[in-house]
Amino acid sequence: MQLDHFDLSILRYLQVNCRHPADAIGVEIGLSATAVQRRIRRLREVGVIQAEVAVIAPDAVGYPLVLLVELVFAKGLADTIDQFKRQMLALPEVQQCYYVAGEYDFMLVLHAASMADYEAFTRAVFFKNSNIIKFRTTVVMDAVKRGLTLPI
Amino acid sequence: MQLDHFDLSILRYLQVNCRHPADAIGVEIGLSATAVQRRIRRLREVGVIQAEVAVIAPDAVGYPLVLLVELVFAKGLADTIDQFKRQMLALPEVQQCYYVAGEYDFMLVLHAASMADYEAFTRAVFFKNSNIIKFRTTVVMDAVKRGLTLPI
DNA sequence: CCTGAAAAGTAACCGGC
DNA sequence: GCCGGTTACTTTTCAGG
Repeated sequence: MQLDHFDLSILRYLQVNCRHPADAIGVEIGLSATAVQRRIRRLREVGVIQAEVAVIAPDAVGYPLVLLVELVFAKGLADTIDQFKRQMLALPEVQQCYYVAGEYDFMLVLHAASMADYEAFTRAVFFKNSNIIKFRTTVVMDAVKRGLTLPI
Repeated sequence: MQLDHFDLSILRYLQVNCRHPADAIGVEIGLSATAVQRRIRRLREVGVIQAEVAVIAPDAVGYPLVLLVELVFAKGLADTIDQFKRQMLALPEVQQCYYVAGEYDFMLVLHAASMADYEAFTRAVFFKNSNIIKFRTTVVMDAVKRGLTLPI
């Protein structure tokens, strides 16, 4: 799907605040409210807008710890990789999961209530998986920026 | 602020879909639509809900490349760290920025239109900063999971 | 693009714990 | 007095012309 500069302008508003009213966007970019709404609906249908979500403060709900994990897998096992991806998608502790090229194979961003909880997680997920050769955990001191905003 | 189980239930819905109607949430958790909305408003005011945003498909808007960057800073310069944090907040290419404890000092998740663009970015931001001793870039092959959903 | 209709969200008031 | 419920009102969104 081809996006024109109107679509991009609309997305620029919505990626910061998806409750920004369509008519307000309209006056700012020079389009009627209906036109803006039609475009938003199409962007949703086509999947350019993947979701509209509330960003929650992690400490407010008891998940103050942020951890970064680098994982190394045993090579030559395509199935295990796919299986692990599915597992990561299903686990709520895992906020983000990147399959990468380089020294390690996966990078995870995850939240935990406490170090003890995280340790239990590593036992249940990492140690149990014999295809994981090693993993390295890094503790986040300050989540300076935590968003999904693109430079459009 | 203390959250009861109603608040947590509401957040559970909104962190997946912030357009989920209040009355629909109401019937599912056993509360009137108004009560739900009042709670949502308070959650917004207090900052438990930090933002409500649209998640945009990066490739659809011309940012298919995801890069992870680990940065090492020269030690003993608190000011430079703060200054760098502010810079990261301002740069749209930087989706996420974590100040970490361990071998390196920062971990960044960033999006780029092309490798050439990313190279230009490293010149403008990393090489120009003399406090950065070294940095390591990892290319993401598959952004398996990319969200901000907490395990509440 | 404009209009009216439907739906969602907002605000003010009432009642019970 | 604090919350939840009901009602009336406003804003936003949706559908036909």
